Amino acid sequence: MQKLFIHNTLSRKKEEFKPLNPPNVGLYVCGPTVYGDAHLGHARPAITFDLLFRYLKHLGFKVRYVRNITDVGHLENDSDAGEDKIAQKARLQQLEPMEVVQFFTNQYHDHMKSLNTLPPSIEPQASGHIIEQQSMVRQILKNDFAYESGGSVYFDVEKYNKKHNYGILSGRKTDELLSNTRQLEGQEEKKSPMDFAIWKKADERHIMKWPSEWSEGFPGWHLECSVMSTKYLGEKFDIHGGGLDLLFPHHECEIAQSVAANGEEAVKYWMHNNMITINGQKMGRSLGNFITLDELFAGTHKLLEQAYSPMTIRFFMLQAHYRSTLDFSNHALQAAEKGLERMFEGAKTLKGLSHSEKSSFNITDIINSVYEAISDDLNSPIAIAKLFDAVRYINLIKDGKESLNQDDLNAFKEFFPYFLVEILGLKEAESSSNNLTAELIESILEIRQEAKNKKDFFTSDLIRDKLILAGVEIKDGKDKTEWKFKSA
RNA sequence: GGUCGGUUUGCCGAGUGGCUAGGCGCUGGUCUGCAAAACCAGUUACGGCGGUUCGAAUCCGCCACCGACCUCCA
Repeated sequence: MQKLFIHNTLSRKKEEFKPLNPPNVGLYVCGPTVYGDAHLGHARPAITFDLLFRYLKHLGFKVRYVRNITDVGHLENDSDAGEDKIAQKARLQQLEPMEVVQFFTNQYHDHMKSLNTLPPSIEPQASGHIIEQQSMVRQILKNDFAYESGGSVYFDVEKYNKKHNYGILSGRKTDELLSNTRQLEGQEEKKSPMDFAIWKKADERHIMKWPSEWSEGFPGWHLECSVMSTKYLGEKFDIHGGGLDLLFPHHECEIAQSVAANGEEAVKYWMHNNMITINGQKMGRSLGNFITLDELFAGTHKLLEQAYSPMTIRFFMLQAHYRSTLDFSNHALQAAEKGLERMFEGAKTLKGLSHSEKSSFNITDIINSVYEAISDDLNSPIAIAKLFDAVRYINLIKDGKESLNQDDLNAFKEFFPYFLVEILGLKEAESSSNNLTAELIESILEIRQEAKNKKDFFTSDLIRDKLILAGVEIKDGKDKTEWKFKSA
């Protein structure tokens, strides 16, 4: 089996991936907070970890992929005294909180499907795990790493740091954190500004709240991931992924909570995808510079020169390494669109190739280089570059300038679409055409051919112009005329 | 201010000591009634200044600029 190396944020190095309980692999990824439209930034972790999920399965692992839906616990303001984000939005729109949750969850699912990401094995909701979260609060209290104050329960970072290492993931030091912490309102209840809520008392305006021995309230944001990952993957599991912006404080707090409750770190490999930038700046909800996936697919945002298909978006992301920032621009997206088309054309051409007596180049080397790339910390840009090399060979074989024997060609024909579709998750959009449309176009093209045969180029050009206006692209080949719908 | 990361050819984006990344664009060519498309070929860059080395985009030092996190954020 090909060895897989992944970059572990904990060690800041590439490490060989060795599952705790082979052949099973536990993968947890921080999912969306469902209170607003999903934007381009949300697509990145989804695609990054979809690639990981697909590749792990390809390697023969039995993967349980858990991705949560955050539907409670996010706070609107700086301090933990803020209002639950979902509750506030609900009040503004006169909707039930769970109605908002359902709406954006459905929308997220639709988008993820169009990006061709596989659904996770389990998609737990935070609101469905209040009991478990309360139980973890009790456990942390019992182990004396938290304290109750004014109906809320706070994690005692200083006390924790005396026995363990708060900052093990992010590289932060508690004294630095202290000197840099802003003075915020509503912090009086905490012993230290570093402390974070694991249970928060709700004020009377708060809609989403649950009873507990401490107060009517709701669990702290960081708690849900600790609880749900433990519940479905065990106290120790293989991979935890998420956006780089969650590294601190979210993931640091998760580690602290797990250690405080269970005595040991839960995660073996931490993986973080980098940000999408726009004009060199992070795309983020709070910065207001984000482009939603709806806008992208429809081309409606003012920065967009055209619509971009979900597959273009996926390919665009895969052409950059997941740990690098990726800058959005129309130019880059258009380049991705054309490149992807070239890739699909290559796949189509490959299908129709026939073999020769002997091979003029080594296809096994190319295939191996693709797998080597993807095994090296999911280096999809290198893998794609190798696939483009393969496309060049496909076209050269078609032109009779290179050749493959039967075995080699069969291996090529098996490998190429498999890797493209099953591993990279790139598939051509289903054509909107049906048989009737296709037959009609074929008929029209036959008439055009008749005109061409009679050298009636006025008529043949007229037909071509009309078809182009209708969105049908004409490609006159040597023997026959090919056509396709112009990509939207 | 602290911590971490980045600066690659027209654009996007890989690459960690010697050997063409790749895509888009551009230029040339093939095919074609023309066009379009497609295909083939060409397109050698690594922020600045020093250092290490036979040899550096790649290692070290300094400087400049950009960004992320430190507060909700994928």
